[in-house]
Amino acid sequence: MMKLVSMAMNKDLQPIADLDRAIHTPARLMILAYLAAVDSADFIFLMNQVGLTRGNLSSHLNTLEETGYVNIQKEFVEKVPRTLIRLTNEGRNAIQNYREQMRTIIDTLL
Amino acid sequence: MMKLVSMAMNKDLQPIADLDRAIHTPARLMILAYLAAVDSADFIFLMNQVGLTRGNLSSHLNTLEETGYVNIQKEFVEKVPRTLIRLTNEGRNAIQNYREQMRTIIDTLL
DNA sequence: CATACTAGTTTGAATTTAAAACTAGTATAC
DNA sequence: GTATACTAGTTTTAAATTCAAACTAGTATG
Repeated sequence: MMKLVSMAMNKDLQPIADLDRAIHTPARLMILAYLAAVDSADFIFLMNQVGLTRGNLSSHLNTLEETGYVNIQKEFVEKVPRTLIRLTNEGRNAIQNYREQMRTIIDTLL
Repeated sequence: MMKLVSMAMNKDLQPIADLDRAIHTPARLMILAYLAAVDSADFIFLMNQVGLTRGNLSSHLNTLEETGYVNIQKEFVEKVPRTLIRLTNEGRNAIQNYREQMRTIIDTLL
């Protein structure tokens, strides 16, 4: 993994080094942006909204679940499996934090 | 590479899918943020500012040069090689564009 | 001319991302 | 009841990206 801090590094660039990679990746940023708006979505609908393949979406949801940003709930509706994805409070806070960091970056660093 | 557009994709998420990957990567975002401020820097100084190893910085500069965002100029100063890196106009425009896209994203999508 | 710098580049390993192939279950046709 | 074909995911494998170790080219010093 990238070294996030360095003795020699300019303090000003620290907000960029600190960016949350679990959120920053465009595919996951789309997933989270969507979830932030609707709070909960099912797998297939989310797939169509964000334009990822099933395999790819499954992997990204996995990393988001591992970081604790989403909660995944499987259930059967009329005998058909249905996966509900929703943002956790931790995920919501992380998004808020990312927004603030990114705002600082584009306002003061770029 | 990621599919950037999809028939089924929600139009609102398009700005995220459109993010310029050459800029978005934190290591390169740091390099560009620094160059945007100083306009020109030498290799070693840039390395210390952004906290990357020489090899890593060399690679990222290579991709930035290939995308046309930086110009790399080698010269000898007192027999010592010196690499000057500077933003191109194209690079400056790309940063400006990235800022605006990112501002839209954090203001309206997250 | 050997040893040790300095300033980078190249190469190869590790990580991440994407999609193909696979799995488990339902429904329909024969 | 057993093929065939869905649907909804997951796992695996391939491709791309990122990172740093090893290498290169040149200077300086003993």
